[in-house]
Amino acid sequence: MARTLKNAEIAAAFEELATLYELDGAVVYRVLAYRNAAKSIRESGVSVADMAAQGRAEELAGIGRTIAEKIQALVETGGIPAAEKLKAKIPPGLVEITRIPGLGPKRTRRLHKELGIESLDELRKAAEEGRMRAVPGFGTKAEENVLAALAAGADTHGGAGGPPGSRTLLSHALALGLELLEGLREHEAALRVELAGSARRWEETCKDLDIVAAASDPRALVKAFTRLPAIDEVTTSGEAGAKAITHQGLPVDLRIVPEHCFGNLLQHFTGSARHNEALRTEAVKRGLHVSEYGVTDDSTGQTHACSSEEEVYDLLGMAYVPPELRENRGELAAAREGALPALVRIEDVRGDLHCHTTASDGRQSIRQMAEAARGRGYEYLAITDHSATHGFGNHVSPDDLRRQIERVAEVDGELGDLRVLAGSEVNVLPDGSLDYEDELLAELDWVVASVHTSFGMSESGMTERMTTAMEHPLVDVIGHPTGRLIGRREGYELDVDRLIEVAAQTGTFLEINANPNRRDLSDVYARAAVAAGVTIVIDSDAHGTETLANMRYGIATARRAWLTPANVANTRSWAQLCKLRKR
DNA sequence: GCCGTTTTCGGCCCGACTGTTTTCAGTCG
Repeated sequence: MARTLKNAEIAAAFEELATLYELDGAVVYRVLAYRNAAKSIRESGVSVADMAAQGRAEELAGIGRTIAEKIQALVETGGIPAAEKLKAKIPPGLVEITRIPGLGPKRTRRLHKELGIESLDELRKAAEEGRMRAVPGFGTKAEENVLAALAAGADTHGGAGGPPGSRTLLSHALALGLELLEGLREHEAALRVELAGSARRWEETCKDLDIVAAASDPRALVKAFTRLPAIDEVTTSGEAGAKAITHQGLPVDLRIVPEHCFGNLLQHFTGSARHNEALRTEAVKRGLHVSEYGVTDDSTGQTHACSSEEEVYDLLGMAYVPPELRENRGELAAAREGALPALVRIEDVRGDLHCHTTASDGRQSIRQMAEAARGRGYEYLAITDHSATHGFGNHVSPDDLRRQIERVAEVDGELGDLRVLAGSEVNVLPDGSLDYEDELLAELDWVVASVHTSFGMSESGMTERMTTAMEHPLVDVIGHPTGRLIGRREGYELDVDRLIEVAAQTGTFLEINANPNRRDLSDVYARAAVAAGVTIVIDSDAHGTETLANMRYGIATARRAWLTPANVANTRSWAQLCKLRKR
């Protein structure tokens, strides 16, 4: 075996298998079981391939004997026999056809059976020639929709909306969402307006924006919504809300309900779908039915409408679940048992330990960064410019760094109540050694070690490189440990389980880099790291005073990872934090 | 295919919308 399969790769194989079964006409619950398993695999904080090798895959939720065997086959042979058999039987074009809105597996199968359609091209021809309407369940409208979808699909390559299925980075979506909220809240008919969906759960990316509202005059609010400057095109609009697309191509869904059930609507549209599904399944067992309009009690037939989300969870016998936890990762059981963690908050952060100045590729001086940090109420700020090799802006030579240490001390003396720390973001060289001599590193208050070069190393090489860096006594924290850029670049080949294990052994902190493009470690890995006994540092990695505020994305990732203030080093005073580190 | 302090068999969330089939299946979120 050349390389251990990553969780994402195993998950993708089971997603594909689910779709193949679906097109083969399997019962929906079987398909659902494969999709659930894929999600469980993707979100596992430890290597599923390793678990399978140890015969422990069935410990994961949604994975029983059959799927565990298939995982084992995939890991050992590189393929799943059942999938190979189905692929031989089902034309690959059918999978693409199911991506057309309105054409699910059932209708795709019917087109295949009745007209022999096996590809998007054949589908287009059948629609153009008016042959689809001969199939029961299809009419002229279906033909129009197919042609419109195919035309739109051809247009979107590199277009405003991006290819179908593309997702927008949370920071962009949130900026837009807050602008829309502000516009709606200004309107006199607005009673309550909130952001819901994946943006409210602080996911890394969003497919669309969901806004929920209560209004004294719903029609007036809908009208105001469709006229907001950010809105380009209105798809549908009525008294219950509207669907629109912004100028950047991001779809927005506004839903309006009476104020007395606003809590039900907010809970419903905050999702996630999996959280709601599990919540409702559990409620049904207790004779309760949950929808966006209320909670219905079987025994009395009465529906309780809830003006707040707290009431919804209370009616179900649960503690309030913060939106960041609503992913069906164990939060329902914890809420029932009153065992939800007291999640870390932005107010808990007492210092930022990773930022840049004009000495390397930052935009502001030490003093400007320090004053901005003081303005945020921090007790300390570490200045961590890039090190000497492989330039990011100016190289910081060893002599430059000595002068930088002196300047930091000057600013520290002038700023009284803010402790300014001399640090560096030191490159980890391919052999795992660091970019400055130990003697110089020892003069620093704080050392972040990061990989910025030779991304293409093998998994074993990269893991060894990281391990060597963590074994260095002066390395406090590993910066952006996996190196991924959300939606743009996968992380490097790296055994993250091993990274976490060595971090725990050596007492090295692992960073949640709060840059919204990174959020690295991810929520899944950060949760696994803390479970293994690692302490996390949340850093902004700011390159200017304004991006110190990116801290909130790191906090969001930490909350999605179930982290409490105790799990995060920089919720402590500098003196307390120093007691935690290995040096 | 998974799962179980109401089940090892018989369940598996809820509602809106669409187009088309005069009563609803399929799709979507």
